Amino acid sequence: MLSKENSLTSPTVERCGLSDVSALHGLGGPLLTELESICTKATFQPGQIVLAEGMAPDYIGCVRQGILRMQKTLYDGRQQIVGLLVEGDMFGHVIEGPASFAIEAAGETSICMFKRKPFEALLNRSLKLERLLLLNTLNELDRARDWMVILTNYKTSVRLAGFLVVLCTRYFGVDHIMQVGSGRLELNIPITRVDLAHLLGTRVESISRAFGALTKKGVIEVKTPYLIEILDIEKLFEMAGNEDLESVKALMQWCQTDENQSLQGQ
Amino acid sequence: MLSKENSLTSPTVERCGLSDVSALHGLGGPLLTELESICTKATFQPGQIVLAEGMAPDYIGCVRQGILRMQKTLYDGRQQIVGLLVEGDMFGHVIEGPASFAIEAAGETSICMFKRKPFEALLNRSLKLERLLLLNTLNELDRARDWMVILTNYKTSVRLAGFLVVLCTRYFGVDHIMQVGSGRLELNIPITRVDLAHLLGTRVESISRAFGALTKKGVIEVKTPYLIEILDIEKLFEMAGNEDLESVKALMQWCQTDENQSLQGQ
DNA sequence: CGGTATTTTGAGTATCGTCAAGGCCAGTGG
DNA sequence: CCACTGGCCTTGACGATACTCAAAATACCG
Repeated sequence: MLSKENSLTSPTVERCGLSDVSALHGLGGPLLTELESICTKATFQPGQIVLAEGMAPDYIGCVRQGILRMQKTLYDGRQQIVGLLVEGDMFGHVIEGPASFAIEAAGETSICMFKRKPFEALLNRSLKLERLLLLNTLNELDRARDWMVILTNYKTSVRLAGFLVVLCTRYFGVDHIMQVGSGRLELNIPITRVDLAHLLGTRVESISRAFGALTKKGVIEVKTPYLIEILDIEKLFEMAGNEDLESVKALMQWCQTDENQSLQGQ
Repeated sequence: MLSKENSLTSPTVERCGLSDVSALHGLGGPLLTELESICTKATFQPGQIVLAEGMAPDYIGCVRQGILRMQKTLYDGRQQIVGLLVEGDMFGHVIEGPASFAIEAAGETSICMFKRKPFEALLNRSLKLERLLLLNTLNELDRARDWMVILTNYKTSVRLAGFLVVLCTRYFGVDHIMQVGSGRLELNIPITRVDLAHLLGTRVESISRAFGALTKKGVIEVKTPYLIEILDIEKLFEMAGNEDLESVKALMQWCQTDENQSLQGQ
């Protein structure tokens, strides 16, 4: 039962390069160099705790690869995930104060860690860095509120549809989550059913039935628990209450383009 | 049915002073003066739209009095409230871009409006102002995630308890929401049952039954739809899954103190 | 006092939570 | 190679809770 044990065993640590972190684009070379000088890379195994709840971390983190979950453990032991962190996301209170949520690895992940003190010093000197953080935070706030709208749906299948739409749009291009081939549109579900239940505020069984419901409606096909094919993306977006048809069309067009390229390759 | 009509009729406009806005404390006199020079005050009636969804506002707002709701209208006409704005809260994308959510007055409210252009100019010149905004935003992000945890409860009565706890803690001291007298602890519910349903992701009927459930458990007593008395605040916090007993104790102590003062006044 | 909006209550249906059982898959050891 | 084991996912049955529609009760306001 405790195979996915929450251990604090020391992760692997090494040096890291930051030039390919999208969140830090626009900072300019010198600043990046300075950031690199206070940065170390670490990797975590599934279930390892990256940052415990209530601890004031001595570093700011930035996800390089893999997926982390930001979660809170309730008084009765239930866990609630308030968000997933993917490639490029930053975490750890940028300014100060204890963390309200724990950060755990949902799979094998690697992150960059900036030592707090020098990071804050840098922040006090660089307008660009501070502005970057502000924009980042505002963006996260917006996404958090969008996620609230998804969470407040009565039917689990609708919440699941919302999650899948988020995978298609926000997590587009991250970690091979989305794959397109010969007219097919496939999604890699990056977390277990249990995590999905904690994320959508329900139970594993309901998640399972929700996948079943979407399948019955012809929206998706569950190939393996972690690989589904989207059969009708328009209906999926519609179910999720997402009227932003532009993103659907852009997505479909992108698929088409890719498909064409695949065909050309034949 | 449309008495609470969403109208865009022009609100009352006048000059405003900022010295008593808690969110702006620590800015220093000169900065405050500059802010005041680009600031106008406006008042809105219940139901009036302060900022429409998808519009890029030409001002940044700051609530002075009353309550606003931040909401999204779904494709099927359902409305979802993602947060309430009270005294001191700021809104309107600080940097740029269209608003993802509409802002509407939930009651009679007055706000400060800063013209965007000069505000951004000021932001570019003042480290303090930018830092203030960053801290503010980080704080809001934390609150948004706490709210998510409340929203993902199965039972409506638990979500309602969570909301009442938020009223007791976060909105403590705002707009006479909380009143203490002769050992009694009374809460003014600042929004209608419909808004409460939209906020908690459920229907009006369920909200009504949730109040009934809390009453049956002896946690509260509904005096009028907008005024309830808290009979057992400890149980209320426990129901909401809030193990932060310190805040409860502080709250109760505060009540006690106030009660003593009341008794002394006799 | 009357009229309207809001809130509450009731009855029937749908969905979810819970508990239990079964199936699938990978890893292990014989 | 096969059986066994443990973890994860799925399915089924039943009680609990929420949604829907309808109607009654209450509060609000002129």
